Amino acid sequence: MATIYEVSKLAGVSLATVSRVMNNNANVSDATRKKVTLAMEELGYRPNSIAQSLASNCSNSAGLLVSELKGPFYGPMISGIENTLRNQGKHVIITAGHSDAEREQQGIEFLISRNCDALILHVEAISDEYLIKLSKGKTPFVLLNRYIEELADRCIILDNTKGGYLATKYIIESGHKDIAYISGPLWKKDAQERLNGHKQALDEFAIKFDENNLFEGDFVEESGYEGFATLYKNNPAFTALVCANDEMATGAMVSAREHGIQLPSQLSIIGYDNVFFTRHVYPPLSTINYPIDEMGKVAAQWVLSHVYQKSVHPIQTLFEPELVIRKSVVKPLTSR
Amino acid sequence: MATIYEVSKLAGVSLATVSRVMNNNANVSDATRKKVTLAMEELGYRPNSIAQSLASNCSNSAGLLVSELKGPFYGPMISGIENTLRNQGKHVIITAGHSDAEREQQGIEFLISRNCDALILHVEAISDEYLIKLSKGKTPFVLLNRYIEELADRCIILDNTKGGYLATKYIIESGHKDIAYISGPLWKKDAQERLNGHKQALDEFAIKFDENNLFEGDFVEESGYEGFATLYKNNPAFTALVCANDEMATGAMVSAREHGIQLPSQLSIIGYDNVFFTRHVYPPLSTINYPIDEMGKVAAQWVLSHVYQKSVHPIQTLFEPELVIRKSVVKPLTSR
DNA sequence: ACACCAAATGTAAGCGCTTACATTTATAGC
DNA sequence: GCTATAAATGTAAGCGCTTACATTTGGTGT
Repeated sequence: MATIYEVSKLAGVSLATVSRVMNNNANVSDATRKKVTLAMEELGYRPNSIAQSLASNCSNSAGLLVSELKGPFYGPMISGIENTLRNQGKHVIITAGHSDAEREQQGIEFLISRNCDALILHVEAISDEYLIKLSKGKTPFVLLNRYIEELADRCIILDNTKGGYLATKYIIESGHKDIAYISGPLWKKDAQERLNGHKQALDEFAIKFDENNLFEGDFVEESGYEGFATLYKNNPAFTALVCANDEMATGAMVSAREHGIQLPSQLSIIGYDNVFFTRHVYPPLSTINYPIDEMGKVAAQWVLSHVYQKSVHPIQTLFEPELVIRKSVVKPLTSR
Repeated sequence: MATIYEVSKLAGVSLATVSRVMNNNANVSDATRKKVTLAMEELGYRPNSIAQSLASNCSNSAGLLVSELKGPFYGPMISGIENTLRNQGKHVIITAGHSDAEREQQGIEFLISRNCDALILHVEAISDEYLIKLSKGKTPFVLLNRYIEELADRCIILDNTKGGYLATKYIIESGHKDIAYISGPLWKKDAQERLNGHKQALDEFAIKFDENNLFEGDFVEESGYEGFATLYKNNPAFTALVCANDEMATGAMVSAREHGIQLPSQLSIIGYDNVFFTRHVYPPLSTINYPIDEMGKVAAQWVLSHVYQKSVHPIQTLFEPELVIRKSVVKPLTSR
């Protein structure tokens, strides 16, 4: 591999000049610029990005930590981030935290040790304190789907409460009164908020919340499956089920069917996230849209603007959920 | 940030010795090893991985190029790879090629310019010639889901033909004779192979292949949707539909239902890949298992063993598809 | 023709490590 | 105790760039 040194020799200029044309920086005359460019081409020169990083103290890489690399939710987020960053010649180093405090911390340290210029973090388990402390460090970061007051300007979030409210309101307005709920793990703030939104809607329509109608799942399908079974045993009378995410909703759907329940006529179900497969389940699942790809893009732009001084539209940090109506919610039958 | 220099000063040894204990390399006495370790801890020393890379000419990173970062197929693959590599302290730089020759090439060059020690490539559009030429270069790579004879030992593949055969055989043995097929884009080898397997099964049971029963899709749901509609217009009599992947199968399912067809009683459908959501569509989709996570893991191990000299079980390059029976295939009605 | 200044270019000191080689120290055989 | 040998440690030269600073060049105005 040709080095900058060989280029400089071929072009008959100094190292510094070659470097200047590479970073098309300062004042280089057109003549020498051309000479250098030619020499580069002739040698098939590619700058060594490692050496650049060491000398410039900038690795041109952003670290991305997500809970899972698989699953329908993270894919679009990762995709949005990678795309935006790569368009600016930055690369993304990716790793997973698995919703576990220790592994999240390891992931962060791993990324920092990799000299990332910035971090994009989708962390769930790690404490606010840790993140606040981290914010004093030298590696800047944005938070996706997490709000910490002290770090508000770098939190890119969805109004989860509102989404929860919207879902349940829609269910109620469709005529349901006996409504079950499968939540996410309630130590997660977003799960809490979604549930709060649910309760808020219930309140508004003077329906009282019944603990028997609540099952705490953990955002994966299996827990939706179990959740339905448990709820149904407690109270076979509910006519609608709201789930804190789409995966649990689909899990609940298969369980419901195994209980001989007709969907959607005998049971209305609504999910949350608007993950791509919701259109394909049967009946197509009504849900709440979570613009995660868009939010990923914004996170990447935050990095671009705060770390690489690229100018960028003002950054939106609060996103609004939206009701997506498909076919899984209908008017309740008078009786089952 | 503390550097190796400060550690050496505190520990009262030379740079080289510190470096040695870091790479717990050569002969260092226990006493000095302890001194150094202590000094490191006291300073909270973290080696600068960029400097290490420059000096050692090894970036400890693998580049991963996949067609898409989102979608149900790639997630598990990425996850398997990242996991395996990260456990050995290697990181993965990820980018997408979007099944486009030019973008795939750009991706590869991008990754190489990032000094990846090795590449894991899931490329579809780029030519065999390019890859063969690339193999002469200094960055080693493995190929996922692609077979090139000259590069056979670094191709990790599924027996796609066999999978295609298995799917159709199962359909036939379930009693179907009029069978439609939605293929992937036929310029892709795996799409071809799956179709060949289909034809092979047809042959074996002396059913003649009818061009009217073939629709060329492109592996995404929309094309499954269109595919069904087109096929149905040509020949409303087929009783089974085999699809070259699960996404098209689900697309076809929604279209079928929109045509008023009862599933599975009036139409049996089988997919391919065994993507996670196949269990949740209705009826649960029978399909062919593609152990993509496992294959990703193997690709990562290839890198570990060929590039980082980690010993590893012998590497399996040919994987076998398996029939997964769920509920979307039943005996045909005598008539629709 | 001269001084003056900006633009263009060159010089060389790092960036924080690894590693070949040189040197010192310990171990053992006699 | 002395040498031969191995083990432990140190020295210093890079790795391929960037960049502060120094130097040269070429225009201007007078």
